[in-house]
Amino acid sequence: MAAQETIRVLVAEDHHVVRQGLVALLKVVQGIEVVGEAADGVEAIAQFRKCQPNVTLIDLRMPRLSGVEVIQRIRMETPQARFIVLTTYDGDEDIYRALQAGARAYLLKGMTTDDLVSTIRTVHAGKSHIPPAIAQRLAERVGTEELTPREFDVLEQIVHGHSNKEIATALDISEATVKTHINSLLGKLGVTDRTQAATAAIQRGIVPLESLRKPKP
Amino acid sequence: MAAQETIRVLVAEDHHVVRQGLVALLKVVQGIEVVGEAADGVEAIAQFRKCQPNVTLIDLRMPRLSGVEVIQRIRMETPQARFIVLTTYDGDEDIYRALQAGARAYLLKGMTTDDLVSTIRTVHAGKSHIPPAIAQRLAERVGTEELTPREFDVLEQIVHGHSNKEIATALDISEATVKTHINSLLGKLGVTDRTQAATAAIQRGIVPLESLRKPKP
DNA sequence: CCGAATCTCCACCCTTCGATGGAGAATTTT
DNA sequence: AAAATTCTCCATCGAAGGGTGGAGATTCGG
Repeated sequence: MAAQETIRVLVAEDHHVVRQGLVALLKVVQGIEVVGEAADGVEAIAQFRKCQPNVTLIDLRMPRLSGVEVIQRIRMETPQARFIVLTTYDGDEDIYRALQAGARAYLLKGMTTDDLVSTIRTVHAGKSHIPPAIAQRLAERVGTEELTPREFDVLEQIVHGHSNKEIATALDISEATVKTHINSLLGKLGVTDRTQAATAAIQRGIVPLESLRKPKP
Repeated sequence: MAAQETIRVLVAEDHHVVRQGLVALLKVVQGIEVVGEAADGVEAIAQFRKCQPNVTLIDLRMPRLSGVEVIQRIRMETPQARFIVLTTYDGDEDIYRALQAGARAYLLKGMTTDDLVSTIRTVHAGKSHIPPAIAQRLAERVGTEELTPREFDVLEQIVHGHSNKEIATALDISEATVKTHINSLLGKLGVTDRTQAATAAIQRGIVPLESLRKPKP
């Protein structure tokens, strides 16, 4: 494998430092060229159209449009587009949704340069590359039922520390109904009480940690 | 301010990509030179001794030795050392401990290049630089009591979703005692039930999210 | 159009949790 | 060494949470 074509890469990542790091790392690599950068989801789509990269490195959490949405939209017009998802924390939901949306690989930001480069090459070659630890977690997720919209509402309230009575008031339903939803979502999450539900929701990224900031002073 | 001496900077950060990004960003800045890099806490101390930087950029979460410990140790032998703390997520505890330990400034990884450069200059000039949002949170923290070791044990168990009975067994105390500790820590955290305690603990970084991975299959 | 599946809702019982009040041991202050 | 503070421990009681079973409403495929 001596003379092969250069892989065109687009870097979509809102953290300046990380984006610069990726660009700097890839600049010294033979056969890979960063042809575009984007700092949010909307920009990512625009840059994709303009640069026509072979592989797109994309952060899941970005302003304006999430990484998952970007992947979905781009794949509607360019189904063969290849994505490598970047994220700091490996929450279950993010992995699942991104891979569902068509991402071929998943990298944590703590990766090594070798990880990065070999993953780009692998994905460009049309193959997928899922780390064992993540593949396992993904497998565990199979068979896990989805939460209904209402159950999700209740879970969100639980994570925010509300009592059943408060939840009932907030959602304008009876307390008994709240309990039913809770019972149902406890089963689906595979936990036995509301505290476990709350930590599971945070850990899996079902309810974002940022939403916890005290909104009632 | 035309001709001023070059600021010598040490970058201590375990994420390769981020470290590379910082170095790349600073490389093009006049008057700032990266004189060393470190990928964990132990290395950070060694590099500090070797490079004698004016300012050290340091991540709080690092292998082997945490950023806070590194700051404490270095300041024992070099009290005038200046630190800028880096972190992805602005948890209360991290901020508090790092500033207690002697850090002069606090930067989120989503910062701009201007933020980075001006903060380095400010800190090198001997001043502190705390973002308003963080200063406010820090102020709120004043008057907040510390958790006792035992209360911390109980809180950790709560976050892991254990019932009072399970906690009693795990810590080898009576269930009634568990309740006392809970009552006490609820007050100190400013919350009203265990679920709020759990989310607060995670959000403030008192109990790390990583510790939630199922450890008993 | 009708059954099947699913979402949403509710009432009852029992367990667990949180509040309160208080006592002995350990640490620090004076 | 005595006093004061703080940590640790415990029992009882009302309130909140979770388990169970079932009913009306909605959506979907045959």
